[in-house]
Amino acid sequence: MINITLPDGNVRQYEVGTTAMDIAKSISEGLAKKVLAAEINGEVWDSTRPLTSDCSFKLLTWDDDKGKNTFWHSSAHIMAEAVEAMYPGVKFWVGPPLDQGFYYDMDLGDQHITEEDLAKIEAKMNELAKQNNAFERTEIAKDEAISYFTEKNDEYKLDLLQNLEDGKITFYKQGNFTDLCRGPHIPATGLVKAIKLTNIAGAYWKGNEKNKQLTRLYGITFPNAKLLDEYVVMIEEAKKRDHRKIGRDMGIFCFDDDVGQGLPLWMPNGTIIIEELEKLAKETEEVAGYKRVVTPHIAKESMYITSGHLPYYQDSMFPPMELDGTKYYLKAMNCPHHHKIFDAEPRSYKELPLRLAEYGTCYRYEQSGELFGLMRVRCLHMNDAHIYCSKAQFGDEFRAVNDMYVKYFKIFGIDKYVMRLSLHDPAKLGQKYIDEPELWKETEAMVRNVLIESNIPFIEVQDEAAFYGPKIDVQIWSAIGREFTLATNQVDFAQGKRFKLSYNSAENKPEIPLIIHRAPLGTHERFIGFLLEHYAGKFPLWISPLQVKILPISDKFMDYCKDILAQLKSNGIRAEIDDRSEKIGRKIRDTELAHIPYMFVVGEKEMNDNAVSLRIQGKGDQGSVAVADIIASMKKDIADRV
RNA sequence: GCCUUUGUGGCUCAGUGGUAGAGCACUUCCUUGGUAAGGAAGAGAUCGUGGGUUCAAUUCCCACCAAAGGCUCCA
Repeated sequence: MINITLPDGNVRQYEVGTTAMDIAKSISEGLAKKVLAAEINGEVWDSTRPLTSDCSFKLLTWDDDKGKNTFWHSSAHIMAEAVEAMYPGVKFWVGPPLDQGFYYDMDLGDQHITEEDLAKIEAKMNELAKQNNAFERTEIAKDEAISYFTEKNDEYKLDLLQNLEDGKITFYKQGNFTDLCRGPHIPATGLVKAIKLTNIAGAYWKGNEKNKQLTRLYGITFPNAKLLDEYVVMIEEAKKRDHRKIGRDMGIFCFDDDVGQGLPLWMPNGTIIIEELEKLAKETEEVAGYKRVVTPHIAKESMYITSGHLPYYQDSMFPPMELDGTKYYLKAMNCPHHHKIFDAEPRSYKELPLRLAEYGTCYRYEQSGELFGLMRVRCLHMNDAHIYCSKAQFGDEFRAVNDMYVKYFKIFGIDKYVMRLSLHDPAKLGQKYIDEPELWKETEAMVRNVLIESNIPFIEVQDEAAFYGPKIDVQIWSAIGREFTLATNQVDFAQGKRFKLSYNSAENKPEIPLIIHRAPLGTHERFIGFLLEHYAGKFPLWISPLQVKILPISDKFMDYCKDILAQLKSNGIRAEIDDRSEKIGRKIRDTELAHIPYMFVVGEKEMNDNAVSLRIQGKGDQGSVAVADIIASMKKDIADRV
């Protein structure tokens, strides 16, 4: 007998060789039907695998992430079985589960799968699922596995086998499909009731662009059809939030072939948002002791040799233009220009920390396939600043920058983000990173300490640092689930030295300043792209391109409306009159759909009372309000940015 | 950059080897109506660009341009 510890802490005795499924059945048949896998001593196992020693035990169903992962991983095997049946000779690489669904990478040789074929593969998968074939696990010796795949001429699985230890190799078989797989799997294919293959894509073998490109099929499956329907609705909702769609509908930005890829044109409504953001940044930075500067968009090659951008960053810069034998580059960053301002006059320790701020325009030659709406562009406006400080001042300065992030995020109600401490990879010193191993260690520790002392939750990631130092990135996700860095706070221990920057210390000795690069509002492009999705186009009053639409009941009240409009404008409120000869219901509908925060409905009653009937976006009719009162209340909300 | 897909009026989308259609938006007229779509008429597209095949191409082929999804999540 073996002792099995249940999740509630109870210990029960079972025969050696009992399976998780047996235990589930002993509890209830209904439960057993839902079991996808089991967690044995913290490890996910097939529910049909015999238990041979004392262990802790938990059943996994669709409600557990680990259960879902098992379900999707097994679904990848069903997809592979379908593809193998339809495309003989196909070779498979790996087929892992994702946060939402799964994929399988495969080499189809000369064969081709198009989107039209996906439905056929889905049909085949449904057929295989209905057969309710069991997933059978076999342990297999490495030699045997190698000869099996050598015979199949499958270089991909042989490659995987190279890194596996003998004695830990397992095959899984369902129906006619056998795969090298660690498992675990769901009991049988019949649990998969709803299948959707979502897309087909190329993916480099092992993620290396020098390798062969494999075909990757993505799909998602569910234990019932209703969940699939809900998933489809959710995807459609996410698409409605996509900043590319809302941005066009609201006249925020556009692209034009003659201007170029990744070069957004900011339309009047988008420009208002930009100006409100800059106003916020300038106010905040003024209070925080920043000084504003303005610098050119181009600079000579020599400056980028000094800065190190040319050796480390050239691929991301537009190629140079040559004038009278001198090369000029469009700036990809503002820092070198700011360093030159630091260096323009002798500096004393009394001037530090010196904080230079600019909403700088930068140009980056991103690969064409990486461009993505406003989130990834080639022309960007950065909420940039550089703080020159002593080592002693570094902690306070870095912390103050973090506080500024938090303040901004509160204004915008941003709560779904992850702070990421991005570290260098020692193996890439001298290539991707400046070759100063000691300084890397020292500054990484400094940044980590600031985060810990400030009690900010964060994750650490290797090989994501800037070439000149570690950084903290704020990671966010777009409506369709892509991850981006929204804001960044970077340490730079390298450029001070490279630019020979120095200040006179209290001991009257030259010292090299530490530099903090920071962009709490990121770039206009990415930040506004993010805000469009975050608010689904329904901007708060203060930043909304149009704040009030005045809706006359009929054009008899037009003069009164014009009077209100003039009052709003003289109070700095952005307003328009809907002067179309439409019914009020129509005007309201169109204004609601255009996401205008405030509507003033104006008829005879309002005109007589010197009032408006207030309607707030999404909240409906608010009743009659005196014009002077509503203007005062709006002005307060706009000033408070609520 | 690479793989797959797409490219028809401002937007969403039909359609065809014989030079195009709908809805919304737009313009004009009628309507002056009290909290999410009033009615009528009208204008608007050399079907992404360039080449090829053909008597004839928006439709078939090729190239280019642009867009979308993916190329990180290691059996």
